[in-house]
Amino acid sequence: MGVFAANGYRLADCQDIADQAGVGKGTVYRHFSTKEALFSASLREGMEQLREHVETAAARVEDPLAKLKAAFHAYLAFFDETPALIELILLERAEFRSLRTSMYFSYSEADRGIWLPLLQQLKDQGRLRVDEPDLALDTLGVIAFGSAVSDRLNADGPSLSDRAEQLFDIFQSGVIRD
Amino acid sequence: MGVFAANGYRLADCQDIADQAGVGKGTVYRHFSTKEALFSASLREGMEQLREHVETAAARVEDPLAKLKAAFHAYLAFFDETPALIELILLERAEFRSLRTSMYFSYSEADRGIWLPLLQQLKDQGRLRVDEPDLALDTLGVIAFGSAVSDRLNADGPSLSDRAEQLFDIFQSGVIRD
Amino acid sequence: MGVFAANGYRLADCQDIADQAGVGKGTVYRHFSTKEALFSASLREGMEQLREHVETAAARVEDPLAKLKAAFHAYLAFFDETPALIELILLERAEFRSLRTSMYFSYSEADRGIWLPLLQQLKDQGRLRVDEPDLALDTLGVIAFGSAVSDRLNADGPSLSDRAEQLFDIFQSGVIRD
Amino acid sequence: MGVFAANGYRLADCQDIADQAGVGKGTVYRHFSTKEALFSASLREGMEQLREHVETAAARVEDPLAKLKAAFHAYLAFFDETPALIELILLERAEFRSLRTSMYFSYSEADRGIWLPLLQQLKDQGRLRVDEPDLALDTLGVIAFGSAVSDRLNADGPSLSDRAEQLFDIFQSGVIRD
DNA sequence: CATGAATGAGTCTTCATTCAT
DNA sequence: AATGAATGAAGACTCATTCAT
Repeated sequence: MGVFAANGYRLADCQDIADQAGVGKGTVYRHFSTKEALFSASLREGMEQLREHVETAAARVEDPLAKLKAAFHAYLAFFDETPALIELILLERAEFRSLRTSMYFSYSEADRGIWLPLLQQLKDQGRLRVDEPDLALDTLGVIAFGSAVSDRLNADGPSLSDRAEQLFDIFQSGVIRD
Repeated sequence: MGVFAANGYRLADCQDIADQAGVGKGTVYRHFSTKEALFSASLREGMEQLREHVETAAARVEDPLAKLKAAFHAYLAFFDETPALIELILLERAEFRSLRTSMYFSYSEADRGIWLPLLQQLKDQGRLRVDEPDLALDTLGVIAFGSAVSDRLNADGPSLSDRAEQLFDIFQSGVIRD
Repeated sequence: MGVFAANGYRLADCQDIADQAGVGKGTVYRHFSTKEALFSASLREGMEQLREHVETAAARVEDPLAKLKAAFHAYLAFFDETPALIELILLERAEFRSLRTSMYFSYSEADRGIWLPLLQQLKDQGRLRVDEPDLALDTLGVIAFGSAVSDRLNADGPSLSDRAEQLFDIFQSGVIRD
Repeated sequence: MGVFAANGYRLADCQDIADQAGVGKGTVYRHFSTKEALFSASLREGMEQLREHVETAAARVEDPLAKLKAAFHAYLAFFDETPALIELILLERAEFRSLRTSMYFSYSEADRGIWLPLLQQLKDQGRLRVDEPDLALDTLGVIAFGSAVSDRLNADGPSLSDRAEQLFDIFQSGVIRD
């Protein structure tokens, strides 16, 4: 029952969801009181997997910049394999407009505590060109998230992983010489 | 009838749309055979406005880098004033999943012919640090689009225009010293 | 659309109701926001008809006792022809248990103002054997209502109208000699 | 499992019924093949209790009129304490419309054999003012049943027992002098 | 041409009943 | 025997679309 994030999900009939899960419709409602609740659970599970995937990858290296890079690569690789999560994130906005803040951004905000210190370290080491670590982190986040969304909207593009190297390079050094 | 992109729109009741436009429901169907057709028209109109807004801004400056920067600023400023367009772009994906490619990316692709030459110029002038102008352009696009989407998902953030300067600075020079 | 009380109604499918009325399901919902609202409207309409039927009959005679008797006869005759109303009254209790007070009794209460004065008159004329006109009225009400309900629960009984004469006779003079 | 008539019952969830009885849902179905069967059993049990209560009370006195009066009082007192039974009687009509005849009237019919002889006795003793003992009995039944139902539909009324005396008085002697 | 009342396919959700443990 | 998780038929309600006026 925990594999909903795996399939496309979309604006699916509850019947379809049940069929997909190989259970009766009533059984779905035994676990989730509402279609929305089930959706939220799927989205949350996806976010948890993403978080774990990224943090695991980052844990393997020491240097702050290398850590960020590893996290960035892992993030894009995750969405290569689980494009459904991006769909869920977009669906949440489309269907539950009323929600104050998207779950994706709740998670992003919560994870600042992990990544911001890395940029602070870089700053302390005099390696940061820009003044505000906050902004640098946001920009990396925007590049990562924007890439993942773009990838979904544009079926023909190259895989996210293939572009990760070059995206991070531009994040690191910019496009203009000097 | 041409102002649909102006309001929040979302997945509105056809009745609401008609009321909003101050006409009868039947009249809407005289102009658009389908709710989807009406939606597409709204989205297309929004994209045209965005394109014009950005190109007008870029036309005012000469230097290729300055042109890109002006375009970037104009793009974000546009979405500050017309957040509905981002919603439409996301809704298209959410509701019309079956569509091969999103209208946003059709426009992006079509506009490459305008922006890519600028990067090529920069490269020819030896000002480009990265080898592939294509990739540089894509990255700028991802930063711009990612920012606009993020801004929608995260109600509390600063305005897009306020961040445009710093985002472009990082795009230009990166976050790391040397 | 005003004839719902005419048919059996029961715990009908909304589809059945629509079919019965010869309209589409959506049309029903155009007039009544809820199945419950439609039910209430039917019940209310039935009560209004009952009231009018009874008051019209009573208006034709002058003597207070004759008036009461005419009303009693009219009441039972009405339910002979519109047994559906009793069903609605019972259904209201069965289905909308939570409701504070049944519509039937709201109407009864409201109509006290019409009938009680008749009993008071009888009392003033020294024709009333019992002390409390209130109680006499309630008893007549209970006989009338009880007969109508019993008639519904017991399909084989004689028609209400056929028994009206004798019921009122007992109400008037009791069963015991002296 | 025999106490269903005791609680409010209404159209309860089978889950609720099982919980209320302190057993598993499956166990309920071991005893009653159907929710309807269980409902019928509850109703029947209630009717048996009512019958016993009334007959016990009547057995204590000898005179036919006193016997009827005792039975009448007992009947109303029973419903003061067990209003749930009236609900069940009404629910049977509301929910199982198809049933030929209500259980309440099957019992009433069966009990005629007990009460009718009393009225016949009164008639034989020359104490009955009306000609048909049958009708007199029916009228008493209607007053009793009508009172009990009215009491349910009209939460604010006085208790049934409090009115029993006066109701029987009117049944006995009528409201009009001479 | 413009309208909006009518339509009915499509969906979420409930709950009596079953049956593997 | 007892349980309660699983089932899926049934039903209230929505809303894009049509068409008579």
